[in-house]
Amino acid sequence: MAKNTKSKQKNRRLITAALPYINNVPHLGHIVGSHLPGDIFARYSRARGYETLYIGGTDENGSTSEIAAFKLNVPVEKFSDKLYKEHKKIYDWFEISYDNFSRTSKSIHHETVKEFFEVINKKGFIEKNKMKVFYSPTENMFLPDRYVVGECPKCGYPDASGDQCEKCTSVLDPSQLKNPKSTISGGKLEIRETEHLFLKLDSLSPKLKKWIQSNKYFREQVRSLAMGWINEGLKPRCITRDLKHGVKVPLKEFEKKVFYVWFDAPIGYVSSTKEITKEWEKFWKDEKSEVYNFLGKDNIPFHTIFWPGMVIAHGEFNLPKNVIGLQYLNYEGQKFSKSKGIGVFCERLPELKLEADIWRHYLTQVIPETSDSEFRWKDFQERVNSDLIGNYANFVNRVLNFIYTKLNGKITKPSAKDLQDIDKKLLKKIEEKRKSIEDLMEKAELRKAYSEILELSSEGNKYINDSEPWNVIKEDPKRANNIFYTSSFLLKNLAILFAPYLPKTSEKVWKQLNLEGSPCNPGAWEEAEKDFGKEHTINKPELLFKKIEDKEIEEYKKITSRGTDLNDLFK
RNA sequence: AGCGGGGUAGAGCAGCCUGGAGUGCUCGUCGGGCCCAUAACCCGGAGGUCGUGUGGUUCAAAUCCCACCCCCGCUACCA
Repeated sequence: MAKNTKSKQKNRRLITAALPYINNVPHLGHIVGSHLPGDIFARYSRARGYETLYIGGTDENGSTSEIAAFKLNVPVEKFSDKLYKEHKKIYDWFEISYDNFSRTSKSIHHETVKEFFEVINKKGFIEKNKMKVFYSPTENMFLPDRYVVGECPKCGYPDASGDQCEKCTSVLDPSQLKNPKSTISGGKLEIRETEHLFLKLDSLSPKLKKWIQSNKYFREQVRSLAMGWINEGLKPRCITRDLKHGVKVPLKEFEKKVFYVWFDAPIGYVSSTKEITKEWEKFWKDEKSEVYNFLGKDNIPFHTIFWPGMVIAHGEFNLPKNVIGLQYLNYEGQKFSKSKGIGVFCERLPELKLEADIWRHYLTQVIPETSDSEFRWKDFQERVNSDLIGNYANFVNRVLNFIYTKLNGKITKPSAKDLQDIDKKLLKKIEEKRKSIEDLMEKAELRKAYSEILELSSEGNKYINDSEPWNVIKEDPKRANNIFYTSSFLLKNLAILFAPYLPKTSEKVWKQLNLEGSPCNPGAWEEAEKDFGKEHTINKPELLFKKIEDKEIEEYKKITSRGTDLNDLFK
């Protein structure tokens, strides 16, 4: 008990999921690679009594959305509005519990970025420098290197990209390309020299290094990737772009430029916090607040080097306590690809009539925590039918059903002397498991924690098998009651432990158990230690899930492999 | 080519960081139990020289180090 109060007053948590670009509709890889793990951790944190905010939003600035809109021939604003809605709809469907899901196109964000910039500029961490950039007269805009191809100066290959020729593999500088052209329009490009602003990452390097090395929460991959950057030597990083769309740079000679999207996007975490609470500074600047970032592996350098560098330069914000870099999810041995129809595209999921919790259950088990993982339909079906239904849902049902039909829906608290060894052993197991699950959760080891919970559920099935209440009840109804009082206690614990992963299911179990409140409420974790009192009546049990049949899988596969064509969205 | 990940029972994985008898999970398979539960649940068996080196370190290696082989991903709008 003392432990709980301690953790309660200890900290508050600000949890973020990387802001998705909105140049496309998200697929399962996006869900499993940041939003879902962030959500589980956020839900857990709330349940443990931490004052928690889970923050997200769409990243709408930069060339990506500008070019996507250009290709569709719609105004950027219209494009962004539509895609924001598509994103939001999907995250809501998955029960992602964002406290705020904002947009970097909002004015509050633009203001926040400018303020942030002004502070680090005043502190001397910004410098000016000239840069050569491709300009496309056809599109009337400057183009990032990745939209540029040209003739390789070494082998003459006509479609060499700016950094490397894929034919002869020689490493190139974009300015070496002959006849550079735009990959969007095919139009010819010019090189123009313009002045840009740079963040002096080099001077921040010692502090970054110290922070990375001293952070004991980072997973090995995150640390080694970050240290790789440090060891290579950090260079000043350009933070401005010649684009129309984005946050305008608040300096006289730079009025026509915007901030590079990677400068403004992480500040989106701050502006999104600001948008929902006046007390936002408490979450960002108070030493009792912890920041956790969930993101895909491509984002690791930005969250371990670039953004922390900005934070150090600014001087007032907390550095992340943990940066949880997730690897990628593949699909049946292949890469997700919308154009090839390979993958599961989220906007189709509501059509399948499978609850979000079914997906959350499976996706949790394939969160790419340590290495790339695999979505397989057969695996999906198997994990749902055996773990979720055969193990957990079956335990729920056999307990509640027995109480409802054989004990008149009532359980009575056994006196301590009536507890047998087998009961005590189970109670002890619950206690132990809860502790080890807490430890894993604190380290954001979500997969491991989940399999511990499933194991505890399996213990429940074992307990019932071993104590044979269906026989016992004939001779000793009181003993049968005791068995089910204990089983129900486990059930209640399971509902709480599962709640961050399977929120709707836990609520259903809670209701069937006829308990007050919700296992998803802040602080719900503490309920786990309370029993049902002297006497308790449960509600009529109902089945939680239906097993997935082979032929359903075939159908689902077909439906979900069709991603939305952006052209159709704007017809 | 560079960078990253991986090679553990018929399949898919965990274990490796922090060395301690091949331990575990899901499925399949064989046998048994049970009949409260969604043909669910429980118990037991068979099945592995932990990619290769008759390499190194160690009392002890799946785990640490070295060399080699093989797979996959990224480097190209898409976490």
